[in-house]
Amino acid sequence: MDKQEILQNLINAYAEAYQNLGYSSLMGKIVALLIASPEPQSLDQISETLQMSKGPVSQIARKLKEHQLIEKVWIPGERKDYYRAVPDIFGRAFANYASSMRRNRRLGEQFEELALSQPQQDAQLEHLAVRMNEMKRFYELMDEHNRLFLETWQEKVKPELA
Amino acid sequence: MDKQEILQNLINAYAEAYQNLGYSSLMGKIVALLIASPEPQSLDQISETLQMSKGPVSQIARKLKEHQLIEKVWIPGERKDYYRAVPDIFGRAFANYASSMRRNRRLGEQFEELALSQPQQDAQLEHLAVRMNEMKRFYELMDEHNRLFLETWQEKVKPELA
DNA sequence: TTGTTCGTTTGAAAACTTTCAAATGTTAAG
DNA sequence: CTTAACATTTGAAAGTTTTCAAACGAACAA
Repeated sequence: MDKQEILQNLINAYAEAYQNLGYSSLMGKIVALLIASPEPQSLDQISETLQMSKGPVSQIARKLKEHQLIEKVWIPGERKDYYRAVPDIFGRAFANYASSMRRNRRLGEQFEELALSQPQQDAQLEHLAVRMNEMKRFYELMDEHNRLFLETWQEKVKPELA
Repeated sequence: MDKQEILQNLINAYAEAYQNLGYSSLMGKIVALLIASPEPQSLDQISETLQMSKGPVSQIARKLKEHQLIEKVWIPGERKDYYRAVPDIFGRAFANYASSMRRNRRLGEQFEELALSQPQQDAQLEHLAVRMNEMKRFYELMDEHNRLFLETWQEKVKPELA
C-alpha cells in the first residue's frame, strides 16, 4: 500500500466513523485530510483532493470551524484561506461531546423538578421522578469524569504543545 | 403544566437530543416514553401514544433492543409483546458509546502502524505517524476513563438494583 | 382445522439532506 | 475605482431516510 492509498483509506475510515456518529461523511473526510496534512490546505486543494465542488466544502468547513475542530491560518502573501486541524483536535471533539452530555444532565434536573412539583402525585409521576433523578446523577458523575479525563489528557499533551 | 404535558415535553426533549446525536427522533421518543412508564408498554400503546403507525415503531423498537436499551417482557396471559427500558439504560447507552470510541482507538493504532511501515519515509508520512500516535494515546486514555466511570456508576447504582 | 390477534415486511409517498453549478459577495492589488 | 481572485450563498437536482398503509406470516384459541 503506497502513501496515496493510505491517505485514501484514512479518509474513508473517517468518513464512515463520522457517518456512524450521525454527521455527514464529508465532514469526516475534511477532518481526516487536515489531520493528515503537515501543511494547511486551501479550499481549492481540499475540494480537489476530495473530488467535491467548492460549495459543500465551504459550508462544511465553516461548520467545522464553528465547532472549533479546524481553524483558518493566514499565510503571508497569500489571498486564499488555508485551513488546518486545531492543535488538540481530539480534545476539542471530546469537549463538544461533553457539552452535549451536560444538556442531558440539565434535562434530568429539569424533569425531576417538574415531576416533584406536581400538586397531585401518583405512581406515574413518582416513577418519573425516580428515573429523572437517576438520569441527573448519571450525567453529574459523567461530567466529573469528563472533566478529569480532559484535564489529564491536556497535562499529558501540554509538553507537545510547547 | 399537567402530567400529560410533562410527558409530551420529555418526549420532545428526547427526540431532539437523539436527533442531535444523529439518531432518528422516533428512537428518542420511544426511549423517553419507556423511561417514563412505570408499566411495560405494548407496540400498540406506543404507537397510539406517539401517534405513529406500527411499522416504524416495530422497526425502531427492534433496533433499540439490539442495542440493549430496551427489552421485551413477558406478561403472563398476554399475547402482545411488552417493552420497557432496561434497568440501567443510561449505563447501557454509555457502554455503546464507549465501544464506538474503541473503534477510533483501533483506527489510530492501525494507521500509525501503516505510516511507520512505509519503506520510504517523508515529511507527510512522519506527520501522519505523529498524529495517529496522538489519536491512539487519546483514545487509550479515554478508554481507561470510560471503564472507570462505568464501574463507579454501577457500584453506586447496584444497591438500587437489588 | 379455522379464525383472530398480533408483529413484521414491503413498496410507494413525503420529507429531508447532500450535492453541484452558477450567481453573488468580499477583499485586496493595481 | 476597477479588476481579479477568492469564498459564500442560492436554487435546483439527486440521493437518502422516514413514514404509512396494506399485505403477509406466525402463534394461539376455539
